[in-house]
Amino acid sequence: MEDGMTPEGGAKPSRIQLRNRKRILDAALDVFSMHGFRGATLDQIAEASGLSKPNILYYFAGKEEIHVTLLNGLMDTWLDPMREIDPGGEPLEEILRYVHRKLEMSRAFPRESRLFANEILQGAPMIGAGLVSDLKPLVDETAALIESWAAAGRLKPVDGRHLIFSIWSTTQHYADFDAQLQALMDGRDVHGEASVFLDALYRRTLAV
Amino acid sequence: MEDGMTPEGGAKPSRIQLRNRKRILDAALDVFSMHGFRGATLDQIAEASGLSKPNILYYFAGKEEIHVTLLNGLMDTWLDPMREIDPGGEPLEEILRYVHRKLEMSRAFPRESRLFANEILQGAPMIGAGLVSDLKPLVDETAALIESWAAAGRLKPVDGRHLIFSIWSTTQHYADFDAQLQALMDGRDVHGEASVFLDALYRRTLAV
DNA sequence: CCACTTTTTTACCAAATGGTAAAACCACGA
DNA sequence: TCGTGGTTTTACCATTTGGTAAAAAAGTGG
Repeated sequence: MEDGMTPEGGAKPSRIQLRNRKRILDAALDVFSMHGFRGATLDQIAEASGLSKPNILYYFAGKEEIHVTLLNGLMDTWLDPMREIDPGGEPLEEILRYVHRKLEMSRAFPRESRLFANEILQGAPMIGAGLVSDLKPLVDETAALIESWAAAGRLKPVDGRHLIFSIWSTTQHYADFDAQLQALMDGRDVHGEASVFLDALYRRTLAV
Repeated sequence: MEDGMTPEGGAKPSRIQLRNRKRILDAALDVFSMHGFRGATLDQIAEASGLSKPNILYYFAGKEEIHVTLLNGLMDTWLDPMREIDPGGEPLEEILRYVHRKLEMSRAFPRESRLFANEILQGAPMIGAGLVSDLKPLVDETAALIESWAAAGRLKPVDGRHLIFSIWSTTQHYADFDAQLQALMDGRDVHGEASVFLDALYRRTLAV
């Protein structure tokens, strides 16, 4: 009931709404991932999306809502590779598969990686709660799994949480610090080399 | 010659100038490292430094000059640990010492780490040139040293550049993504654990 | 074709922000 | 103590930015 003016409310979004919200979110991902939340402007998002600024504010209540919508929509995708670690699988295989999937995501979705990096760098003002509610249980569980593998002698002893952090940092580094890599690696196949390097790094660290 | 009004020019800065420039740079480090360049405002820097905004602009030509001054002043300090790798030392020792010094820097100077992280994330618009001129030669040289060690059989075979990247990312992660760690590690001694973990990670990866 | 709803545009604001001009203030050597 | 040059404040701008009101322009079902 109520809600007859804005697309905010609950029911069935029209085709136009679906299309335009998608356009806006994609443009916003471009802009936010390049300039950070405070550095991004609605005018840039408007320009990039091909819609006018007031028209954008017809679909989203404000700049912050666009950002939060992006963050929430991506959180799940971002955590998927970790969820797919199979407790019944071969430990080393499972972890290496996770590493390679994370590296591949940083290659295929650098904007998403930078969006998160920016948000965390600023102290996670908008998804701080989500980190605790969504991320923490998954990390706790995965770390426990890894350490149970180690305890069973199927991996070298290792701190599960710090292993996870190191995988995040080494893989996302290739997306987040791309500007640095571009300056240092003239024309090399950065991701190809990274794949080989990280495979060896974690194999040597974990293989019994 | 010339220069009789502003503290810009060349000669001997007065005690007041020295003190106030230091105040401004310290306040700016706080603000820039928290909000990024575009998210930081001169008013915030003014408030944090205890000086008025026009007073700040008496010492620095503009917001960007403050940022660039910070970045340039820190670049050297930031690279020092890598410079101190001793080609005549024991390879594994040298690299582990480098790892621990980087980790210690991320613990002692998180603001500096975030300042750089922000700048690189935005595409290094202000120090892009410095990366190529200062950083690249050092990285090239160090990577070559590491690989010569490996070729001599004193380390396991490894890609020098990617090893360096992994050291940067794993150590700086603890400063740059502190908000995430706070959400995930309730009350743990994060840096102490990290030191143990990283020692094992690189020891297993490199020890022959 | 008409009435009614959704979408888009036009024309604006108020606040924030980087920056400036010029007067007032202060330190300190002659 | 007086002048002089470095320092700080006061009073402003012009632009940018997030956001709004309301009219115009599509759609859309009957």
